[in-house]
Amino acid sequence: MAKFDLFQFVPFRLNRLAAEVSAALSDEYQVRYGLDIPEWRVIATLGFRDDACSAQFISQCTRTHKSTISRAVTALLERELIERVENEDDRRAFELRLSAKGHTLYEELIPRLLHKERDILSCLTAQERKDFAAALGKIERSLDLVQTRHGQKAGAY
Amino acid sequence: MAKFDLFQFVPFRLNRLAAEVSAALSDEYQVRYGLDIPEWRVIATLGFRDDACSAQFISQCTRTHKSTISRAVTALLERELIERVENEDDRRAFELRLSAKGHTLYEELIPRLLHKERDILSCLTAQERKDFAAALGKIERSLDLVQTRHGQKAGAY
DNA sequence: TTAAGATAGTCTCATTTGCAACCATCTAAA
DNA sequence: TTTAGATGGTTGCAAATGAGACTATCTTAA
Repeated sequence: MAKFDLFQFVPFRLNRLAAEVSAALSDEYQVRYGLDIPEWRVIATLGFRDDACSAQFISQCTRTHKSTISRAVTALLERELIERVENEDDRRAFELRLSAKGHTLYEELIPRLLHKERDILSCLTAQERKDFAAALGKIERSLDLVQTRHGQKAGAY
Repeated sequence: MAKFDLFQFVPFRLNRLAAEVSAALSDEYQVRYGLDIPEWRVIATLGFRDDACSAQFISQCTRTHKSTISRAVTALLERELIERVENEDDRRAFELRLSAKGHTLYEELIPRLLHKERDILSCLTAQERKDFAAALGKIERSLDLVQTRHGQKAGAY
């Protein structure tokens, strides 16, 4: 049998790297703004999209369990960082969007996070960064992790 | 402000990808062998190293909390997949190694996992895979995630 | 020696998380 | 219509996890 090297094993490396990178970022949103990871994901998704979206949508595109998103939404509503309005078309669902307060937080937080990301990737050349991102994209697509250009993941919502 | 795109944000993508890849692999070690992630990490580390090692060592190089490793070790001892002997030189620590049974499991499991890994990376060309692994390595080193060639992370153990 | 501090490992506790049951609502087909 | 099944969201519960206290042991230096 080919000798197995855990430290060359990509799934393991991805896990370890993701954990480490998350820890580096959490200084920004956790310590400074008191957001946990699910809460940050809700903020990030809402801030990214101009129009409102449902909890279900956030759950799907961040690959976070719906109960986790539900709890994050509750917490953010209490802190008045997001707003929730009934959906006319479907009264099971709610439309979520950032409040003014939430938008301010978002605008403050984003540059900090982008800066951290740049830091982390600064060990790569511009070309390497590009190739790395492209490789991530290929793997994501092959695992069906991404939406199509119509903003919908095939068959998912 | 430059528009922020969560789906282009590398930390987020790493998290999502790592979760998805882990889920794909867990079919192998979880469903088939009843191992959870920490248990698999212990097995993998012990199988990878020819000589015995301590729980502390496993904890450090897999970046898993020592209490989590401790629980995994207990469970694996109960299932007799690993063995634990006192360390002559340091009676706080134990030497851990795979049992014969554990080694059999390891030998069975590894090819399956390598196959899954190949599947996941099969969307990349050979060159892209090489570059991707190299980029991971660079980031890991810049985050101080890797051991030196002497098997020790600088200053860590 | 002895004492102070570091380290290996275990255990308890609080937090986080996923699962699954549940309710309300929607959709589709009879 | 009515009914069966799907879907959005919430909640209770149990499992997993990390933090940190704790014991035992080791190391270093006075």
